[in-house]
Amino acid sequence: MKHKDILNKLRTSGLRPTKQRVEIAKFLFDREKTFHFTVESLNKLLLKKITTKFALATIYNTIHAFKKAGHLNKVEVRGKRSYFDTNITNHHHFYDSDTSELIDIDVKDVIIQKLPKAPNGKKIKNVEVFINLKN
Amino acid sequence: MKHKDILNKLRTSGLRPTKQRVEIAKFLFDREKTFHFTVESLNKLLLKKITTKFALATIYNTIHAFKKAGHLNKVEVRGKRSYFDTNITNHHHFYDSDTSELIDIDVKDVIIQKLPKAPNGKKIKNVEVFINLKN
DNA sequence: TTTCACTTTAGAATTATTATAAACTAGAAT
DNA sequence: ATTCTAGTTTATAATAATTCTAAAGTGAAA
Repeated sequence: MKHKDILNKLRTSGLRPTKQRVEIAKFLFDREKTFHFTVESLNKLLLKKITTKFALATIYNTIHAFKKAGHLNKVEVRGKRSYFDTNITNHHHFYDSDTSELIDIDVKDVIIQKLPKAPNGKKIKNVEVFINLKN
Repeated sequence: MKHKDILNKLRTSGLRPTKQRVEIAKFLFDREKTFHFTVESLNKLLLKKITTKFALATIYNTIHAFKKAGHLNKVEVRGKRSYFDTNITNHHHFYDSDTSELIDIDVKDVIIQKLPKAPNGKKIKNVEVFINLKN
């Protein structure tokens, strides 16, 4: 993803392309594979690049703005901190509690044959399958 | 569940039947249906009964002891606080984010036809299906 | 270039949970 | 029954993730 595309991505999302946002967007979206991170891990990774100064709150702000704009998925897992996922298609997860690692599962790899119907007045928004791993 | 049974349940779990534990155990397990709660909601409900004085820490301690003994399931949901579930059989959940309510789904009501295999060296511990609801 | 709404920032505030250390207590030993 | 002790409870402090706040900074429209 080129610099121009990043700027465009931000602008079309109604986000002013500030230095911080551009840096974070490049870091997150300029990659082949899907990327899972927590605010803490992202902060550490960004610190190594030092190109721009980031307050922790800015990372929170930016991540939430990206989330709101639909560029990130929030994945809440057992435990305290939230994970974010650059894969915004509908998908499922393996979770390895030993390493606290999330691994994407393509929707195609999970086929659900039977689901209960939603309680009265409610509809199903989405179905998340969470596969916990052990050794 | 009679008083004696509660005492027994505690003792066989290696938990000394203190006033607090007995009260909490009665409140949690002396009911027909499965019961979902957070530490906060449980605390509020117990406060209404005032029979015994409970420190918040005691509720945490007790709930964790019950969890450890296998009398409660911990269900971690999007958001901050953890839910506990008196249904300790394997099962799935509806989650209604409007009301922050969890609803049990029997394992029989979800049939999964296809699952990916676990990453190398890992095994599947369990599969949780989480159905998010909307109106 | 000026202006201003949107952003960033540092630090304080909040919230859920865990840790601590002193006071308490169930039940075994005397 | 009384004493003893390890397991518990308690109030409070500590921790950790996240959100809030208010002041300073900055894109970009005019």
